Amino acid sequence: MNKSEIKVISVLERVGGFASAQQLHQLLLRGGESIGLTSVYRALQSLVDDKIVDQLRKDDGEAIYRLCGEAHHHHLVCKSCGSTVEIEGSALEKWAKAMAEEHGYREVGHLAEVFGICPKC
Amino acid sequence: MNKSEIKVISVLERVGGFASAQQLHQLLLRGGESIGLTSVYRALQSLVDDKIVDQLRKDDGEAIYRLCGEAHHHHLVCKSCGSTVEIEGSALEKWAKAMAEEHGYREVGHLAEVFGICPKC
DNA sequence: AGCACAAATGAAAATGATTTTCATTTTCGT
DNA sequence: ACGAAAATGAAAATCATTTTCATTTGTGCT
Ligand SMILES: [Zn+2]
Ligand SMILES: [Zn+2]
Ligand SMILES: [Zn+2]
Ligand SMILES: [Zn+2]
Repeated sequence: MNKSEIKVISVLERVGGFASAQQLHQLLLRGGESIGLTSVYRALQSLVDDKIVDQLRKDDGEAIYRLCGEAHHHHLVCKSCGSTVEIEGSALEKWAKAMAEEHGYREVGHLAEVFGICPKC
Repeated sequence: MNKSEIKVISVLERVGGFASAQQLHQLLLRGGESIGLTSVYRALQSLVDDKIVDQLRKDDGEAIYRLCGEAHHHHLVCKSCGSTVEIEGSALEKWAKAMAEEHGYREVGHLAEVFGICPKC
């Protein structure tokens, strides 16, 4: 655990969710830290290898990261105004796990989001 | 539906699964077709917009594509090799509907994807 | 402290997929 | 056939990420 990794973990804690390498780098600089983008990438890769950080891809292919410990949850998003509600996902978790086991997949994760028009809109 | 899109659809039919833009381009050239890489990308983007083709991302961020059946379904995707299985989603459908109703949302849709490491990898 | 060697750092260059530009070609309606 | 609009693709641009490599920092030993 070197200095860069500690800095990256601390900014991930502050963020409390997903962020890209470039966002994290900017946040660190703005927070007064001195760190190169290369080191941010290296630290993130190492933390992912050590399973301290989760990595996944946005639709545009950019990688986003979050601390593994962050509470896992899902959103109900309004297609019109963008307001979001955190929703309970135990049924979904069971489904994802069952589907993965049924096909022999390991190291399982999932993404799920529900869209609609909220009552206000 | 222009010539490029037709060529891309036909090669996707031949492939019968996921392939990257570059792979599809190579396959088309080897098959004797004359088409530029730019047109392959353009055709794929257009087909994705029209929901004729599914696009997703491998772990390394590269986009892979395949023809999409009309029926609504979900995927179990291997994070490592990109192989996918179509999975049964009735439990998920119920969950999404219940969550939306609980919060008074209308015109509900959802996105869900399960990922892991397949038995082969 | 002084020295040697390994690890860490980051600027700059390289990589590679994807997108954009733009000049040329093809298609289509009149 | 003529002109406008769409399609095409080569080359350049973009952009996240990785690699290189020279420099700095940390660590153990004398
Ligand atoms: Zn709304
Ligand atoms: Zn979940
Ligand atoms: Zn696999
Ligand atoms: Zn569904």
